[in-house]
Amino acid sequence: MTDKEALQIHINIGMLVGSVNRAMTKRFVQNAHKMGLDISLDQWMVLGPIWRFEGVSQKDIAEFCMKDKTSVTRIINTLEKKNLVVRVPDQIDHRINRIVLTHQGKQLFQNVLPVIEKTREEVRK
Amino acid sequence: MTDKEALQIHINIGMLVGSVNRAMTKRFVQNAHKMGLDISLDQWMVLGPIWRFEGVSQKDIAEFCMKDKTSVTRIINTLEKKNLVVRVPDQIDHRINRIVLTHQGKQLFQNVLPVIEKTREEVRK
DNA sequence: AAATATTAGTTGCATCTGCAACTATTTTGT
DNA sequence: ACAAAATAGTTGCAGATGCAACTAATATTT
Repeated sequence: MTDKEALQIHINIGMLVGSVNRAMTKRFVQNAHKMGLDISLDQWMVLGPIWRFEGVSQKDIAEFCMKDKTSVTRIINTLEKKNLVVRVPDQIDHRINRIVLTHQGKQLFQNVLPVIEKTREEVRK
Repeated sequence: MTDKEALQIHINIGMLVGSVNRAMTKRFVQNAHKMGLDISLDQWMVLGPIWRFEGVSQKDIAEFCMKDKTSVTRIINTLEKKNLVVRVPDQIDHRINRIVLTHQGKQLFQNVLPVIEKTREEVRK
């Protein structure tokens, strides 16, 4: 019985957290899409620290977003493909990439803000 | 300012939920791996209803796990590859697959229970 | 009974995830 | 100064995700 209860509780926590996560992501992408914006929630989350800390390193982005550095690498790949950010190698420490928003990136950022607001409203329910 | 606050809050909710989710998943897989068990949290979550409702349909699994039917299809693919479950076509309604645990699947299930318990303990902190 | 709608499941596509192994570049320890 | 350790980032691999489009089978409508 104890085992079954444990299972029950664990499954519930896992499922709840997972499905809340999926629901939020889904809703955000849908809202963004309605506004004609092509961006995922994870791409957005990475954009956040780049906006606030111009020239932030990938490592710091990973820390800020609580993501794996691998994920950050790849999300920045796609952001770069979309011409939203650029990698600028640090002049002093050649291991570091400084990530900078392009003009397009800054524009997109502004456009997404209302979507965030809308999604937040919806999530509160 | 309002926009910035909204952003802040949204990012925090998204990041929190996302990172809790990732942390739990990670921890579970690590614990399972330590016990020599090769299973992911999502595979486990799908196994749950199959254990409880022998011959459950994929649709019902999806509902129970709050996952997309697409995800369920694919997770069951991998579970079948691992010989943990089998798809048995329903004799009456030929659209439905009845999913059944193999002997191996039942054994794995029993072995994973303590991992669940352990992970649950750790998550509570 | 025939046409239409619904349902269960699958597949292609693009995205995200962690891990382990790898390169290249500092930093540290002796 | 030089070897060893730490750090930043990338890549290959396997697994998950949602969406849209698709097949096959059952249920409904007319």
